[in-house]
Amino acid sequence: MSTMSHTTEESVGLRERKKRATRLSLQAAAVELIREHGPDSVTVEDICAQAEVSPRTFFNYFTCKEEVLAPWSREALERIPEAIAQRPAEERPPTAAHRVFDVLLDHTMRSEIWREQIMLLREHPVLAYRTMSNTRALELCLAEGLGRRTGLGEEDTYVKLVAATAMAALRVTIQSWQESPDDTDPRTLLENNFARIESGLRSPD
Amino acid sequence: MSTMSHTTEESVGLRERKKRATRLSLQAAAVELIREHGPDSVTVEDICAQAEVSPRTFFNYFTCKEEVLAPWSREALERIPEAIAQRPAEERPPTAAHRVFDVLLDHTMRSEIWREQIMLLREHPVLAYRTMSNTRALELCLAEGLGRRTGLGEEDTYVKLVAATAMAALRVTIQSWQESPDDTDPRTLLENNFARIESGLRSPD
DNA sequence: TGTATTTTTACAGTGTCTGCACAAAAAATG
DNA sequence: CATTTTTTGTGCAGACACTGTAAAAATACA
Repeated sequence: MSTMSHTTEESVGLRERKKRATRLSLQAAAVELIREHGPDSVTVEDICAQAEVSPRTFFNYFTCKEEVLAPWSREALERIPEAIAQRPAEERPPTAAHRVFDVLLDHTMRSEIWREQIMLLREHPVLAYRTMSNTRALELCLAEGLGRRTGLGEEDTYVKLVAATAMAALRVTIQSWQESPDDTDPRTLLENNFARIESGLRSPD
Repeated sequence: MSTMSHTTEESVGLRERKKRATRLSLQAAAVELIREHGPDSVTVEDICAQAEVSPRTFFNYFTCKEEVLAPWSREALERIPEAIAQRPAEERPPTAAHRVFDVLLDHTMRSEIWREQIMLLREHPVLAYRTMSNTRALELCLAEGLGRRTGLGEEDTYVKLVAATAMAALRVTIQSWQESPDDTDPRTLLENNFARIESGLRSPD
């Protein structure tokens, strides 16, 4: 907040900065309150009181209550298609998806609030169902990139299958990562899961 | 309705029959009204008026409005784990899942209302997010069966990965089936997708 | 400083969903 | 058949999620 010399874009105005602050403040308030009191007894009004904005403002930022916990930011999603398309030409589609997930994890993992969001979604599955549009958006970005990459287009069945399977791998990876010791590198787990998929899901011996 | 000599269980009481009728009636009313007027302008009250039950009764059958469109019945789900476990011992886990999905599709496809539910969920993605717990339940049943089958348990990462990947295949299959000519057999599409997965998602040439 | 644009807020209203008490229906019992 | 017990349906009151609208506040810009 106080230091500003290392922001990604120096030319970001006050309005944009305040909007980001408000969004982050609502996310932080939601995480804190839900962690403490559970998802059912926390209302939008409570979250807004903690974040010091009006309840109506909440719905200017999020389409529903649970979206405040959506784990993938809009900025991260927007970079996915191009990142997939730009992977080296010799990589097969699942590998390209794998590498982009590596970067995505490496980037989002740094965010303190991301860990807490992910943890809450795991502890309270009912919250996860409402953030599914965010997960689905990631899958669509993936399909878009793979469609461009292969020249098959994002409507191709093979493309959609790879995207859906990659999401399955990511989901299972994050889940086992949460059940692992604190120093586990999720990229190792992701590596294992993609290796299993690329070997046709043969039984582990 | 009128013939009753070929019901699965002759000993089903009046209470159970009425419950099934009420559930079906609510599902049919919801499908009809939403198809006609769109999901946003149909209220639970409308659905109940059409089905001739009180609004309060609706929520005795479904936990939320959209659950009335959940495509997998409780009965079908309950049979999954045992069906997986009973597949021939030489089948590898993905194949076992594939075969059980074949049976599941063959069975549920006969239901007229199932096609309509699936179509509505595809046309209005916002409805799909609320029925996700039903989809998730299918994945958990799958994992339970695979866990018993392999002796690894349903918490094993390989088991969870196979279950999640199989769900990806099923989802993509149903989607392409809906975009195919009317006489397309979904089991052929499912066959293709599982073949791709078992070959490690190699690019189609 | 004044004006245009964007964001926040208050307010009123609709619809989802829940708990509860009670009525109605079905099943079990003698 | 009359009875008790259990299950299911309903009416009601209320909390909360979410939306449209219009005014107020903050920001951008000249």
